[in-house]
Amino acid sequence: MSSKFSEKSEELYDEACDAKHAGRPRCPVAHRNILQAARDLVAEVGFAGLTIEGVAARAGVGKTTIYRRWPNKSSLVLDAFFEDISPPAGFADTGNVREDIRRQMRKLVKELNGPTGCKIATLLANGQFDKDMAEAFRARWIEQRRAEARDVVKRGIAQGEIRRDVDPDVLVDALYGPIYFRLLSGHAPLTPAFADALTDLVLSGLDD
Amino acid sequence: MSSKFSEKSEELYDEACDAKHAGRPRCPVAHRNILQAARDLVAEVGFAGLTIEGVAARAGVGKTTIYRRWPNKSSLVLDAFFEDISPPAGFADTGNVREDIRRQMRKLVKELNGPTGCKIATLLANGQFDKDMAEAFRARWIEQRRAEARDVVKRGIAQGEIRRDVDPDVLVDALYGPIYFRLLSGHAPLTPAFADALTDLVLSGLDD
DNA sequence: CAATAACGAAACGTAGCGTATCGTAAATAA
DNA sequence: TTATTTACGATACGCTACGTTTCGTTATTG
Repeated sequence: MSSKFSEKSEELYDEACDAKHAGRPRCPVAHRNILQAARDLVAEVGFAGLTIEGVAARAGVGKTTIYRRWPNKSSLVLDAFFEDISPPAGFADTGNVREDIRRQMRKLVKELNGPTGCKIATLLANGQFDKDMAEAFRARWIEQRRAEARDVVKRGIAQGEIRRDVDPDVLVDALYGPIYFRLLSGHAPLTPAFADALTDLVLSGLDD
Repeated sequence: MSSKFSEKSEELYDEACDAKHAGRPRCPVAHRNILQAARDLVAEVGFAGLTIEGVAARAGVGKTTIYRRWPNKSSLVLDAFFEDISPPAGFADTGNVREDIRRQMRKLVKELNGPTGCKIATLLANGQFDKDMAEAFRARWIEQRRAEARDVVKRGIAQGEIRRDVDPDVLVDALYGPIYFRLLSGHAPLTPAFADALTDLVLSGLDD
């Protein structure tokens, strides 16, 4: 574990607050306030506009307190974000895998159209400039969702709804990739109609 | 034309060098040196690590000269990049649209695997923090390529290789989206095998 | 030769980063 | 109780890079 990010924000908190040692313990209220302030400010001014000093001011803590707990801005924002959003997508299980996928795609588009989409785009973009950030984002957002989707695809193959020779990884990318691409490039809107058309297009011809 | 970016870098150059006015003209050598230095430095230290002062030093010009010609870092890097890379993809025309697409997909993957891919990822990411940058990137990279691909798809529809009810925009996104997504997220490598598998998967079931 | 405009060098004000110092507050340990 | 340890907020600091301004110089037009 060489990442400068904690896997979960609690770890970082517990690590310091486990109270095995003497001395004043870290204030849990400050912890919460900092993360909340970070969330608010990312929503208000975006990642680029967010400053540690701003977070400190809004959270009512000293800048020092933040640097005592997080090594830098990226790590703070990441923790703030995932404390809120981490629970993965959640596919339905109607018995019809194609229908499950269709619903999930609509749900994802809807989610990415809101503030979550803004944050995801920001984190993904920031990953280009920060390797640890990229890795943490992959582990905590992308891979969790890909794994879930892959399982659904495998279920589809097992049930005979999807051809056996389809590579689940490629299919999952074919479904999700265009959505994230639109999210990032903004060349066309993320509409439910797009989700449907994309799902139909990708799934057509994959019958067993 | 409200963008702070010139559509083509020559415009910006000519605009000032058209020499209709009195006074010393802008030095074209400096222009070239600046763009070259910017290209070199982006490759060496990345967009985030690039500084205007660094470009000026390497180009052997004053910082002022750069600010006289470009309003900011983004705009300079964008011009530097597109002076080098702008010519769009170039589809083959074998008569078989599916084959044309397949070849194009392999070519794109190969290109994005190299330094161009690094630059594209950087520009796309930076677009999240800079609206003008995002728009310029869409106009000068994405839309040019999308338009070309859309035409090929339409040709495929006209020739009866692709179903008439397929939306060319959606199909183009289905092909390209996953590639750019992998480029940005890095969750899986951009291999020729992926290009082939993706193309097959997306095009299967779209027969007329 | 006068007017104009770009040139490089340098200094400037601003912003935000991440660090260091300090006196104070809250916990444990003797 | 008292000493020790650690976090706290405030403040100051050094640093980097931005984008601007000033200034004396150089090149071009008329």
